[in-house]
Amino acid sequence: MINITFPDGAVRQYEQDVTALDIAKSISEGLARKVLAAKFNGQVVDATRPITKDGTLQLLTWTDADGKATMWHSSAHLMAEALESMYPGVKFGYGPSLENGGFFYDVDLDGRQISDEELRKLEVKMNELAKQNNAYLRKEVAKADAIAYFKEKGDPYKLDLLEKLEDGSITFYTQGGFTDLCRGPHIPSTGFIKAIKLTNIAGAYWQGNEKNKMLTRIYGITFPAQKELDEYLTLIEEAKKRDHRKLGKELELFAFSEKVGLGLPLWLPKGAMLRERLQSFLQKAQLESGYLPVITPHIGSKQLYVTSGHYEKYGKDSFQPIHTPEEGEEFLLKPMNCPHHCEIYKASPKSYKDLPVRLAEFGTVYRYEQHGELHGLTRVRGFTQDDAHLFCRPDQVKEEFIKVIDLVLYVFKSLNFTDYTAQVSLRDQEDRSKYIGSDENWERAEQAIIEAAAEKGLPTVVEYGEAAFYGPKLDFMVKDALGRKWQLGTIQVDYNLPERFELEYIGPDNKPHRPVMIHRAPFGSMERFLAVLIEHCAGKFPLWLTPVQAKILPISDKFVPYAEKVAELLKNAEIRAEIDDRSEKIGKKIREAELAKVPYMLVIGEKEETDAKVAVRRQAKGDLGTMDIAGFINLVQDEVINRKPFE
RNA sequence: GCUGUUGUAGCUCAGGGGUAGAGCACUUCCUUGGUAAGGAAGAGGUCGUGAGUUCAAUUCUCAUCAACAGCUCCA
Repeated sequence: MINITFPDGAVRQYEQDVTALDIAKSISEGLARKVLAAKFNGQVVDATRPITKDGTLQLLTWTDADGKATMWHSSAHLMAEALESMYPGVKFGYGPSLENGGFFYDVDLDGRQISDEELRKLEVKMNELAKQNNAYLRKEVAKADAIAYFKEKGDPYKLDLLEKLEDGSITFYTQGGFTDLCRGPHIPSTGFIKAIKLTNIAGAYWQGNEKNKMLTRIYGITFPAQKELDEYLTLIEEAKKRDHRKLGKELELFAFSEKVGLGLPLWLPKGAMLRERLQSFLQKAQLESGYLPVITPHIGSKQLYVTSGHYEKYGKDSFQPIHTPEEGEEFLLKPMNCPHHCEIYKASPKSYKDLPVRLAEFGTVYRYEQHGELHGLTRVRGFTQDDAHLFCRPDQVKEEFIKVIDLVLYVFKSLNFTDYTAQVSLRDQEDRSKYIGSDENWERAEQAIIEAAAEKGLPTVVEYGEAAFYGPKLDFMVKDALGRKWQLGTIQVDYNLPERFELEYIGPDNKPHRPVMIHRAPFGSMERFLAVLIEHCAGKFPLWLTPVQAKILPISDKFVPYAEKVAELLKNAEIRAEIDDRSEKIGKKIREAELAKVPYMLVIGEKEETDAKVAVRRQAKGDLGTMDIAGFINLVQDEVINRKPFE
């Protein structure tokens, strides 16, 4: 008998070689029908794998991320089976599940193109095979036998993969007539897959190396019920509607011009208004938190970046140096603000009593991003960071971290981002040689970050080996209204730049000491953040940010003078309003204001003029009835002061 | 940068070897209308750019640029 501990702490006894599926059955048949895999002692395994020793067991279903991943991985095998039956001789590369949902398989179709129609046929075939409810069977194979199998089959990619595997650790999985080299785990049988959608086809190099052959990558996603597939498809549609590139054009926020150059966004008046409001919001919060605004030029001597080390590392990926006409001195468009800020720190001697020094700048930087990487506002070549650098003593790192976390959370709360996690990136525990800075300082900083995150009650994920060579960091991963994850704010400790720039402060011992530098940006980049914000709120910005808060709509030309009077009163109350004074019918004016997502529409006609009132209409909600102008101003101001979200 | 798809009016898109079309937007006129599109007329395009094939190219071919999807990259 063996002892199995469940997540709730309960311990039960089972026969040796019991499977997770057996255990599920012993609890309830309903549960057994949902178990996709199991986590035994922290490792995800087949639910059908015999358990030989004591341990903790968690049954994984569709509600668990690992359960989903297992099913998608198994779906990739199902697609491979369908592919093999439809295109005999197809060779298989790599077919994993994807973190953001779904799976793909890289296949070599010998130059054959797959049409959309064929993709639909492939789906039909997959459904057929899924209904056969074939079990996924695991088999341990000797390396020589595995090589023989794929030689016989003629699959060079699998042989390639096999080369790197050690004898004794090789397993095959077979379902129906398809056998694949695979570590697993898999779901018990294909019948768990009830709804299938193959989403798109793309090229991908074998092993991600562009010197290798380009394979056909087929993407798909599966679900345990048709309803969930439908919901997924609705979500995709909604994401398309919210695409910031589309909304940016429709709402006249920003534009691109080939003449200006790739990846260089042009902010139109409405977009600029939005961005400036966002910027002044953060500026105000930063002033209150003791930041000192600074301003630095857009270019810097090449020597500055040689000193910082960035020239060596990224020089080739930057815009090439520009030169002074006479002396031929080299300058770079600044790819980051920190070297400039280091020089500001050095402009005057510092005492330990001066620290921390918090230098903040909305600094525009230019980076040469690869052509194929440019994407709307999320990946551009010129962008503005809401940058700040905190220079502090090693013992102040934790306190500063807490303050930054407070600021970031205040920003998120104000913009209605309620779902976030902190990703803490620490050193590789195996190899510490690749990091700069003393062991003691790293230890201290890593501890400080972990403690700060814990004290603030942040949901935290710790990633070892993800730290930059110059220091540990904390990144904020935010989920938007559609549940998509974005990396927004970042806080990074840096031991490298203080060293390179020989930054110092005089300690109580009257000796020079090296300060610690913290880089931080709650938005990251204004461009990217606005892109995320646009998609998060579907272009319906909260009233305090939105470029046009109210549109005044006179019923006919006769009421334009009264409309102007109303506009004047709103302007005095710092409400951003525009008049639609065209000779159009009220229905049309309302329609256009609705489509422009203007939060408030003020309909003005004879009744309103006589009573000195306005008829208020709320976007997407409809008529709110008439109120006097002071009443409307109160309504708006209340919404603005409390930073209410749009709805 | 690599692979694939696309490029026609300000926007969304149709068309197709014989030098172009719709809807919306725009301009003018009529209309002054009470909560999501009033009517009429008009203007607007070297069909991304360059070359080739052809009697003839916006249409076919090649190159190039850009956008999109994916890969690789991201201080």
